[in-house]
Amino acid sequence: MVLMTRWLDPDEQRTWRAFLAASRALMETLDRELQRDAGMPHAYYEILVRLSEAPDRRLRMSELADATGSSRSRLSHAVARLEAAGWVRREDCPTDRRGQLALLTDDGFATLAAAAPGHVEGVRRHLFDALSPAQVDQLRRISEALTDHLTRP
Amino acid sequence: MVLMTRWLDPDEQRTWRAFLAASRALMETLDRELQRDAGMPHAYYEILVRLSEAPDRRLRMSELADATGSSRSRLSHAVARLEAAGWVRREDCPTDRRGQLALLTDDGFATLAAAAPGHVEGVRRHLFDALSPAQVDQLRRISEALTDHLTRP
DNA sequence: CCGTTTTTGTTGAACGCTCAACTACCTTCG
DNA sequence: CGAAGGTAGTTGAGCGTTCAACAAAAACGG
Repeated sequence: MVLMTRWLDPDEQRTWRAFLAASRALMETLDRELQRDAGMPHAYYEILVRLSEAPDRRLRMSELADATGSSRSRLSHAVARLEAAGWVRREDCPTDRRGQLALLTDDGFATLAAAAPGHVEGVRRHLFDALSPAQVDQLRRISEALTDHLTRP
Repeated sequence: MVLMTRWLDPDEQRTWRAFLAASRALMETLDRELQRDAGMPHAYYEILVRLSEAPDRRLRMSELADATGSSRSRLSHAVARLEAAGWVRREDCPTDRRGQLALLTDDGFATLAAAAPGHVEGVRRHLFDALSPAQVDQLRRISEALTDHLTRP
């Protein structure tokens, strides 16, 4: 059986390309700023943020992977680098002998605290300053609908 | 002089994280599908699309870089790989001896034509099917505002 | 229980991207 | 004209990600 492709009409085409360009440009800008000002990519910054919010600043690798939306492999490599930088340490999990805990060191916390204001300012300048309050609300609903739809069909 | 950080309020925090998660998940899903079905990452697919739309299926490297929102270096590496795959060829630019034209080969066009239906279907399923028509419109406006703001201050 | 399956996390290779350095050519202007 | 500066594109090194393969431990199921 042949399924006809449901092609994009001009409006959809325009929306898709605009979204592509905008999200790519935004992420690249923030990534570059973070790399320049804090010496780490945005993905690593996010790992530090999640650890800083966790009880005792530590999380199971798998929980950290879920929280940051990253694969286990990716997280493993990333934590290895963060560990080499002295920002994160690994510990054995006491309840599951397969498990590893990643924990944020004081150095890591200090680095994060130093990087946060600049990064937050970047997010505000490049994202929120461009949108009306109504658009911010719309963007939240759209994003939540997308995530919902992507993780639940 | 000390500038106070304009921190994100809880609503903004939620919006930012939702946007991050959604756009990352969407791009990773489409990237994986394209890699699986067509053997190329989304960035390469986009290059082929832009070339296919250009007059004579050829574009200057710099125009192609602008059209795909990529750095010159990135495009150079990418075209090198696409050339090795036989999907793109390079030609000297007749009017500027520094210039190079990238042109889509018949093989490249055929590969693109084979990949397009599946990819478009993915975009529809993962993006448009999750949103109401009003939200599609909102997303377009938001994206255009973002791009505008990012490229013009 | 004990074999099977699942879960957890790591590893190495291949790949794509970034960044800085570089060549070659074009443009501008004294 | 000719020097200075700008533009086009490439290159190689280093980094981060993916993918598949793997080891170890837990959970399951007869």
